[in-house]
Amino acid sequence: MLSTTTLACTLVAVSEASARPYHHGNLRSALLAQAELVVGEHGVEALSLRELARAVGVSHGAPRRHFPDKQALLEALAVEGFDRLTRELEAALQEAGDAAFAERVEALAGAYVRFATRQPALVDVMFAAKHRAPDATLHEAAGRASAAMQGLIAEGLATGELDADDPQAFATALFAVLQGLVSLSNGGMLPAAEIDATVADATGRLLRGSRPAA
Amino acid sequence: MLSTTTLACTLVAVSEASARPYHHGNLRSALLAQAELVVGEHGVEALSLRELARAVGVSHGAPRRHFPDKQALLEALAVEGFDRLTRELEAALQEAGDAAFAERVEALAGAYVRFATRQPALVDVMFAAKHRAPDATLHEAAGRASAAMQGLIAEGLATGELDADDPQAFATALFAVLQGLVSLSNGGMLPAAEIDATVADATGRLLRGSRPAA
DNA sequence: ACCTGAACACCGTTCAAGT
DNA sequence: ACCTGAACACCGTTCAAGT
Repeated sequence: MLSTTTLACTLVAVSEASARPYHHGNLRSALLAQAELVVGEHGVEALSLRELARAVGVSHGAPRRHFPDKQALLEALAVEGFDRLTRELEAALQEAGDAAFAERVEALAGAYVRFATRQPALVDVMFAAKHRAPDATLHEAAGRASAAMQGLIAEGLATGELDADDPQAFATALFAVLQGLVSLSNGGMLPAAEIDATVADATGRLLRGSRPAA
Repeated sequence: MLSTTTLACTLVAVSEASARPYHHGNLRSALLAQAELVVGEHGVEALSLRELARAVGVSHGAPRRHFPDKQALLEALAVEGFDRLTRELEAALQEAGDAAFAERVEALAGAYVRFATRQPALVDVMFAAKHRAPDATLHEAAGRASAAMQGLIAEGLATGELDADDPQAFATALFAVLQGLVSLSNGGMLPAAEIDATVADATGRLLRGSRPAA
């Protein structure tokens, strides 16, 4: 069938979805891509290594070369999630330009909540993975995502729109509301149509309650 | 305090660990008790119907008479969780007596966060179950728990300490911060020692940002 | 009414063996 | 270096059959 195996290999990485690309080729990224698809569509609990291997056209033992076990694959997925989140947060802040501090906070908040409500299962994987494994690359990926928020807090302090008493406390409270609203929305306790308005309202309360007393 | 039915159940639960109570006996509550134990100790993902049956001294097919499938057992567990939460919230409010509104809010907040951080896996089950099944008894149990919070909001409105503009929005924001702080804590992103102070700080910001403008 | 036990179709993980 | 395929010890669910 395949006489020019070497040529096939180089094409593999590009045309993952096509006919018979595997057996070797970039199995690792093919598995990750398929895993993200399954998780996004049916949730983490529906993910099966054997089905993944099948979908990608490889024997069930093959994934082991790239991911020692299921948990390792989930961690790799989590890293990808954090990287994508970081990009979306930074893009949102860039788009907000040099608007007022409150508007920039809301832009960041909206971007986070949009990301998390559109891919709830991925966010589950991201935080569940953080929970159990002290993986270095995962921790760094999460750190890059939170850096966007830390930077914004620094802005608020610089412009005096934030109480300088305990800036970290504001960051924590803000992230907590967002994460909580995501939980409510993904749990069906908050209508999807109301999420944007609710995010704006909640961050508003937090900002009002965090202004310097003077 | 204890109704007669509750008493009966407690007695069954006590003799569970002894010699040969099953084959008939209260298999349903024995399974639930054991499930709660396993979930609390090793998480939901470690729960196996077969192991549960084994632990309780019954064949693996037996649970089926009481719970059509695994999901049904988890829902029953969730109902128990909501009932217990309701009791703890009401107890906390009672203990706070007729203290100032802010203090009563903090008492409720503290009780919720304590419950959720002490039994993270149970809370997972509670909200995951709400997520997928439109089960009536589960929905009612969750409703009873949220009634405590709704009542408190009504108090704040009555005493004029809360902006009457949109009381539901305050309730949502409050519950969201709490749920978010629980996520952070359970995810290892917030040191357990700091949780109480952080809850007080965050609810404080929310209250300050929710007072009538006048 | 309640429980047993075989059966079915799945898992994740391991490991010799192939190329 | 990367992959296969048999093997092992588990699952959840179904269903005839027992008491």
